[in-house]
Amino acid sequence: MLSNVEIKERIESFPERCRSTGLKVTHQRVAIFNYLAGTESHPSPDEVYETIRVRLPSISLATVYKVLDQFHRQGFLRRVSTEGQVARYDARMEHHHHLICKSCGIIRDLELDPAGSHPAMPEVADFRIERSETFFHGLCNTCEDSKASLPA
Amino acid sequence: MLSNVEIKERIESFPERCRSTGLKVTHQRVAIFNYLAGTESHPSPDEVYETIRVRLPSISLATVYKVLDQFHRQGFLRRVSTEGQVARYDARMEHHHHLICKSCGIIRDLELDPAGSHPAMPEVADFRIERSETFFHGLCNTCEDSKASLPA
DNA sequence: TTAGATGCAAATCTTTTGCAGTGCG
DNA sequence: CGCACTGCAAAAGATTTGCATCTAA
Repeated sequence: MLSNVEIKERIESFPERCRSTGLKVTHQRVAIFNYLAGTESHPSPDEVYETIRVRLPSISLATVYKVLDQFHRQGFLRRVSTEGQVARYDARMEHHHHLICKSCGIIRDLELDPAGSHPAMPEVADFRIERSETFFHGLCNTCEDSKASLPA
Repeated sequence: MLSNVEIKERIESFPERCRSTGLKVTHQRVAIFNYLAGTESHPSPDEVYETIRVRLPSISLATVYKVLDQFHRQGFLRRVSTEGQVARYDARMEHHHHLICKSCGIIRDLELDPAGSHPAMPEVADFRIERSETFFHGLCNTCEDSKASLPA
């Protein structure tokens, strides 16, 4: 789904994007951004922390929270809304949808043809719609298979 | 949007629904369900608690959490996913969408013509889609108006 | 009568904040 | 060098849990 070229582009343009928004390019920010740019796993702040910590052992969870929040406000990341109580981040900013497995909770990206046009934006009185996001809930194959082999 | 007849039906069938799923019909459960069946405001556990407390002063917040979770697992309520960290509940189980104001956070129900058919369920490899939910983000009229009168 | 439900208090989990010290530009 | 950033520790906010008591059936 994610091409190496796309990932490389995002990572290379990061310092410039920081400068143009007045953010300093710190080791912590680079590490966090690069990790998110290269993954499709929609990690939570804690997962980001545990991953980054391997290479940057002095990083703190508070910094991870602050950086993720800044990136989100700058439009570098999107926050994926879920029913659960932990935030999940996604560095793919292009319009796309999400598949959520009700059993294991994994979140997968979903591309739908005529790019970006699904669903159409409806006209609603008394509300100015700016964007939409659609979640498809169901069962991923892994969970469906393990269910089949573990009869109730 | 919500007709009195619909509300009345939901409230009247509640004891029977409880019995058929093995739940006891307690004052607390009745009060919580009736409140949610009659509102369109998608309240959080704390809002449910503060509202119910007026008539049932001895109820505890922990009970509200437990009851909401049971109702959700029984399919009496849906939990509305939001970016924030508090849960929001909705007793309307029919397929519909939500408008979320990025300024005040209000969640409005949205009905889209050919009932229930928007968006169409796509076919995806390795995933069995069971339902979809779409969130439309933007500005409600109230917030748009107050923005206009408070220039940056 | 009794299994299940409630209320309370304490625990847990997630996120935010204040502040002193650090490092990018 | 200066201001923004980080790390730590403590606080705040949301939710869950354990357990003694109560109550619907």
